[in-house]
Order: sequence, then structure tokens, then C-alpha cells
Amino acid sequence: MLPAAKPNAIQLQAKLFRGLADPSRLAILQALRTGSRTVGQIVTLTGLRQPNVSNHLACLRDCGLVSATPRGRFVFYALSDRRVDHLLHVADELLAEVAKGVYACSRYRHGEANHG
Amino acid sequence: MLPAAKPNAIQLQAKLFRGLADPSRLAILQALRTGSRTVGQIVTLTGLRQPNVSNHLACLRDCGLVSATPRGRFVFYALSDRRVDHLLHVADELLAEVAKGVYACSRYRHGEANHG
DNA sequence: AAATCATATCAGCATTGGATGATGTGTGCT
DNA sequence: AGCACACATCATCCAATGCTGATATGATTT
Repeated sequence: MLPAAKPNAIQLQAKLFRGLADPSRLAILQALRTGSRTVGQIVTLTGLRQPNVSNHLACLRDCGLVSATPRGRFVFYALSDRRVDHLLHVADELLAEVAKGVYACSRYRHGEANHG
Repeated sequence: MLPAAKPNAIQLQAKLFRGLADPSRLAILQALRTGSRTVGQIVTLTGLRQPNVSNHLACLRDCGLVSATPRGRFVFYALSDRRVDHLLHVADELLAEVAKGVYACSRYRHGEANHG
């Protein structure tokens, strides 16, 4: 499919970025930047529905971006590594200095509003 | 929508990551990491169709990730800033060390194959 | 001026992905 | 044991996104 540049690496990167490309998942990661949180806390912090949060957490966990620690009937989630935080930081820098036009990119509206 | 963490920043990040979350766009960016390329060159390098490439380039350009320099009937595209390359690099590090499970994340299949 | 080439734009289609409500699993308390 | 709570999973629905072929625009050459 891609003669020149290693498809595998690209596909992986694409998947990683897609994992980060969702406002809900970013909100969850944001909630975890300050420390471990239970699912219930994340629900409260983000305003998302519980099944929705669980679903996204499963995704983030599969991807290795967050870690889960069961404790009694609670499950504490945390960023799995400081690099995750770092990537978010680098992205913010890029937004501030380079990618200012992102808000105006009309190719997709994802992130502007939620569906029904 | 998100009481705790600045929604705006999150929406912006989501949009930026979504800009990077597409295998075609990543392939294009990859093709540009080695220098300026015309649309035709990118088409050849990536194997994508020309309208498709133009479309993605418009997206990337709107987002500020790439810059366009018309020269005669050609248009040369290039990464707009070294930070773009940097972000891709950080993402690769994350993939190598932390997010190894990304390949197995079954919440979405984006990046594994193209449609019809 | 006509033709050709490089790129951009358009309308339509198919697919993916995310949200929701209902339900299942397992733990802790009384 | 029975109940209540915290979280996970399921099936379904809907919207957004990306791809394609056709076409328009603009520039260069003859």
C-alpha cells in the first residue's frame, strides 16, 4: 500500500493518534494527569456517562496509555507512563505555536460537539 | 460539557490528534519528513489517489501542519515546523516503550486497512 | 490560442466509530 | 444470605469521515 514509508509504523502511529483523537478520551487523560482516579471520579470530573467512560478506559488500557489497579470494588486508573503526559504537552506546544489553524480546519468537525 | 478541564484545550488537542490519526495523512507527513515534495511526488510515494492527497493536504495545511509553496504549476509542500517532526518522534517513542498494546486495541480498526 | 499538465474542488457512497440504555459480574456491607 | 454499590459488557442507533470519479482552475508550452 505504501511503497516508500513503512506501513506498519504508520498504521501504529495512526492508531495511537486515534486513541488520542477523541475529546472524551482526552478529557479522561486530562483527569488522570493529576493522579489516580476511580471510574466514578472520572465520570464526575468529565461529565460523561459511566458506560462511556468504561468503554474509553478499556480502549486506553488496551493501548497501554493508562493502567488499572483494582482496589476493593473500585478500580483506580492512572497514566501508565510519564511519556503520555509528555506527548500531550508536546501537542499543546504545537497547538500554541504552529497548529493554530486547527480550530478552523473544516475537513472534520470531530471535537466540536457531541452527537445525540 | 467538561466542568473540570478546559474544554477548549481538549477540543483543540482532539482535533490536532485527529489530523494525525489518519494513515493517509501520516503517510503524507512521512513523505515530507525528508523534504519538500510536490503533490505528484506525494501521490507516487504514498500510492494514494491524487484527489485524496490534495484533500488531505488541504486539511494538513488548514491545520498549519504543512506549508504550501506554489512554483509554476507545481505546489511544493513541506512540514511547517520542526515541531511536527518532533511530535511524530515522541509518538514513536511512546509506541516503542509504552503503547505496545495499540496494535491490539480492538475499539477501532482505523489504520489497519482502507475501505473500498 | 489551443492543448496539456499539475493541482484543487465537488457530489455521492460506504464504513467506521462513539453514545446510550439495559444488563452482567464481582465486591463489600448489614 | 441478601442487598447495594462500582464497574464492565452488549446490542443498537446515528453521525462523521474518508475514498472515488468527474470536473474545474490555473499555469506552461507550442
